[in-house]
Amino acid sequence: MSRQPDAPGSFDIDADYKPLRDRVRDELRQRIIDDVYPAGTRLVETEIAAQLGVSRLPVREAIRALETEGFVRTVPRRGAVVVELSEQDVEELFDVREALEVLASQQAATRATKAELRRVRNALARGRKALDAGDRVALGEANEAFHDEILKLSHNVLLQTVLEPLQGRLHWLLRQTGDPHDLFEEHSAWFEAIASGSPDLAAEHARRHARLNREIVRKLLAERHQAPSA
Amino acid sequence: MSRQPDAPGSFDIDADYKPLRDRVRDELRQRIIDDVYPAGTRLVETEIAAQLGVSRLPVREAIRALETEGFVRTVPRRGAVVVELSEQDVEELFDVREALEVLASQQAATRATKAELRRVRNALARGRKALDAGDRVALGEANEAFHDEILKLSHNVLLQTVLEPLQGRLHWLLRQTGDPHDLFEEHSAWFEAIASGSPDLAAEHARRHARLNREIVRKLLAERHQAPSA
DNA sequence: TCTTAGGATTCTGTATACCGTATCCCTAAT
DNA sequence: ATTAGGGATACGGTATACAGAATCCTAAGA
Repeated sequence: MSRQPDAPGSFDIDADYKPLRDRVRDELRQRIIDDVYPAGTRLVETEIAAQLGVSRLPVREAIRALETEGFVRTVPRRGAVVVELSEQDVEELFDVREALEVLASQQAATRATKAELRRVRNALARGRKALDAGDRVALGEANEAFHDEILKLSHNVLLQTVLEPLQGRLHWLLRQTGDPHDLFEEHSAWFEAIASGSPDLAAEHARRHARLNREIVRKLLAERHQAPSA
Repeated sequence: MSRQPDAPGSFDIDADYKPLRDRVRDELRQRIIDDVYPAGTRLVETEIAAQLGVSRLPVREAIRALETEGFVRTVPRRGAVVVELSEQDVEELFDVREALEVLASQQAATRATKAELRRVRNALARGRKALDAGDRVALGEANEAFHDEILKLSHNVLLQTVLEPLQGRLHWLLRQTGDPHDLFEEHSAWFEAIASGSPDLAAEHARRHARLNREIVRKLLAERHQAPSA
């Protein structure tokens, strides 16, 4: 009698239950990524609580979570502010990303199953289609999804939990810097290296891809600095 | 009258202020590491709150923090439980640790200043002294401190924030597995590699050290499994 | 006019009380 | 012995209150 007591086959007692704090966190994260809350925005607990129709508590917990994810910085007694990624932050992000994606690739090369590889191939194809269709939003999402898939192939849970927040910030950054790039060839080659089963080859491609990506972002940031007029 | 209103030179408005949630988190983390709360222990909010003389709120936030640090796992609506590190958890911990410490070493080799190197040398000496004195607790702490110092040498803030919680769990694990090992020669060689300024050499030593450490822990865990009688 | 000292305001940090509901545990009936 | 109740417990969340820090505004003074 929790819900739908008459639904015959519904034995989903509450499988998709998600604490309010998590839903609030997801919502706030999305707003940051979508630039609804640009860098520098103060996140005032009472405001957000009122706006989302919840109490302060879930909002506080959500903000704490976003803090550990690196999206906001909180000064004790002053509250949370959406961070501005400095040049150094970006470099560090790429440093760590590279190191961890290399590891993920190596492990993926030896651990991925045929079925998983097939799934990633599909994700690649989606990106290809988005590119052909000129759908930039879908392309960006496909690129992000590809990285997530690679991560899963590693079968390393810790790696995923550590890297995911970093990816989140990277994607955030990439969206700020403009058009998603055509990474199809790049991703494709990288993927094949993993599929080949050679950890060394996979590592090499991961590293190359990470560095290429870094160069792209560096260039975009440099342009943005020269022309700060939006 | 915040504190010592009569102290003449005390213009430290409140520099060392720490929110209650952080102090509760530190306390709980310490209890977990010290095995006051062994794996499997339920952390009941009201109990801890009453015991520490605070309200449930800071306790909740502390538990959330420990969750992201990987010390406890919370099942929605059932509360937090101190985790038991599985064999796979341990392997993953070492995987990620190795990748990140290699990066830290490389960056440390090119970025560490003379003064910093001197400080680390002192930390090493402390470990040496603890070893000679047979002070196992101090030896363990010195080993932990050494890793922290290397991390700082990298001048990579993100690397530190990502790796620190992992180190925490690792140290927790090491304390569970028994005597701290004599890593003086190991650490010393590793340090000199960094001090030499060669990223490649530093990376090589970091990798070697990580793998050696992993082997030690593997062996200890294997022994523990064969003789589960404490 | 610029500076500065108050003073009002805002917001965080924390406490307290309370409700609904999921879970767990114990007991009693079959 | 198994199973169905039926509390007891504890989490998730709401509402409210309040002290103190931070900030902002304003008005008096140099």
